[in-house]
Order: sequence, then structure tokens, then C-alpha cells
Amino acid sequence: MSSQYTFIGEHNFVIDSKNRINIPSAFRKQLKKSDNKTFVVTRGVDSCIWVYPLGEWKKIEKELNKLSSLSSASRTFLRNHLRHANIVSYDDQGRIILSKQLIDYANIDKDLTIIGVLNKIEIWDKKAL
Amino acid sequence: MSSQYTFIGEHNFVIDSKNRINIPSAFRKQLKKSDNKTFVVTRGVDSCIWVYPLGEWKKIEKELNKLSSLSSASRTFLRNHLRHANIVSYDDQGRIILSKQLIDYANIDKDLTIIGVLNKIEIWDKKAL
DNA sequence: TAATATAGTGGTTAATTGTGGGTAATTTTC
DNA sequence: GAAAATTACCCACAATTAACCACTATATTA
Repeated sequence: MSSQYTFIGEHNFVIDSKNRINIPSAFRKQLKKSDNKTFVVTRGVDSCIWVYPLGEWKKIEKELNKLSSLSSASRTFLRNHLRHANIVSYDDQGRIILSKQLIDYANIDKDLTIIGVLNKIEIWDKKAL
Repeated sequence: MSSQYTFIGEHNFVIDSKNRINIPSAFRKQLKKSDNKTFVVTRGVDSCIWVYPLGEWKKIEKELNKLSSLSSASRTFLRNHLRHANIVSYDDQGRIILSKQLIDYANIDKDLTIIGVLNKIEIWDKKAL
């Protein structure tokens, strides 16, 4: 149930001309070897982007499929958010590339804020907060 | 449920030009190996800063993890609660670095007072007390 | 009381982080 | 298949942060 990750705090960054954004060093350091420097990014339920370490994402997928406690409507709701997921790895500088679709979805302009929410990371346009 | 920590008493310190503050030696000595010289600092409910040993914070996280991301209220609560938290370790001199945001929040100028409140530590501007 | 250790404070230096850009490789388009 | 566009993989650098070193004052010990 609980996660090994402790993503907390707020970090401000800018997106560059190649749609790259930095993942805070403090978050990167928490990744496990098996995560392979890889995150899964997808639409958040609010107007933000959700970022999961690869291993954490796999748990989500598994649970989504077998959670009978959720109503079918809830599962559909979640699935429709999670289907926009893509897998990204960070480069030597610690940056990932965001797709135009996700950037549009979260209305990201230039300045953005990254918030750690325990086992996942949220990316917001700075003005939206 | 109960904690091993017994932070009590009051200590006066100053913050330096690099936003470093000392954690009282008596408090540091109570940390366990597993805390790894690490605290989580965040906004207190009053105009002060709360400091938890890492292990103590993990207990809080466990509770927070029970909140469902399907509930809009839970998501907002988590976000606003966690965004002001940061993980810090103390240096060889026993000091941690406070973020400008937290310093502003607690109106810390130069002189500060640290108060032990059993399982957590409070940092106040001296004049505020 | 002298010697020794410890705690708190102030700096300096070395390493890291965040940001920008270039070039080669790859994919896409015509 | 060639040209154009995109992507991956580097290099560079300023600013910040982390890791040390040093000093003083207080406390502890012999």
C-alpha cells in the first residue's frame, strides 16, 4: 500500500525550447536502480501532469485492473486519464521531454511548479497555483 | 502510535547568512540511526516551522497514503499540505538549511527559539513568543 | 585550576544543479 | 532514396549547494 518514495515539497523550473523540464535532483535520487531513470508521465485528474517512477506505475496498472472496490465508472474515469501515458527517461542533466499534448493539457507556458505528492510528482503551470 | 522521541525544552539560536540553523545537540542525540541525520521540515499550524525526524514523518505519510486520489478534496489537501515540506539533513556541525519560503512563513529574522514538543520540534521567531 | 572536550557560529572550497545549446543519429515526408 | 524534421546524446557554464575547516565560548574532566 505505502510507497518507498517520499516526494514532497515544491520546486520551480522553466520549460525550454525543446520541451524539456528538469526533475528535481532530490526526486531523482530516490529512484531505484530498477526504475532505470525512467518515469511514466500522464494526465493528472486536475489540470496538471502526473509523473510516476516506472516501478510505481506498474503497481498502479496492476491495481487498476483488479480493484473491484472501485465502481466501473471510477475505473473508466481513471483509465481515461492514464491512457495518455508515455514512458520517458531523463537525460544526463536530469531532464525529461514532455509531449505537446501534455503541455497543452496542463496549460504550461514557461514557468512551472513541480510538487511532490508522496508516490507521484505533479507538474503545474506556475500561474495555475 | 506513541513515539520514542521526547523533545522538550527551549533553546535560543541565530540563523546565519546561509539560512542555516542549529538543531540542539540534545535533540540530535535522540535521532535513530535509521533517521539518517534527516528531518522533514514544514509549515506548522501556527506561524512556526515544524520539524520531524524522518522516521516520525514516515508515520504521517502512512496516514496520508490512505487518502484516495479519486477525491478532489483529498487531492487538494495533500497538495497543499505537502508542498511546503522539505527533507533536510544536518551537516557536521548539526545545522539544517531552511528554505526562504519557510523563513518567510515563520517571520524569522535573526534570533529564533526552538521548542521541543514531544515527537516534533517547533522553530519560532524569538519575538513572536 | 589547567586541560580537554563539546556546542554553536562563521567562512572557504569543491561539487552539484539547473539551464542553454550543438551535433550526430534517427525518423518522417515527399 | 534524398531532404527535412525530429530526437537522442553530448558539451558548457553560471549559480547554487553541500562538504569541510576554523574559531570561540561554554561545559566537563582530571
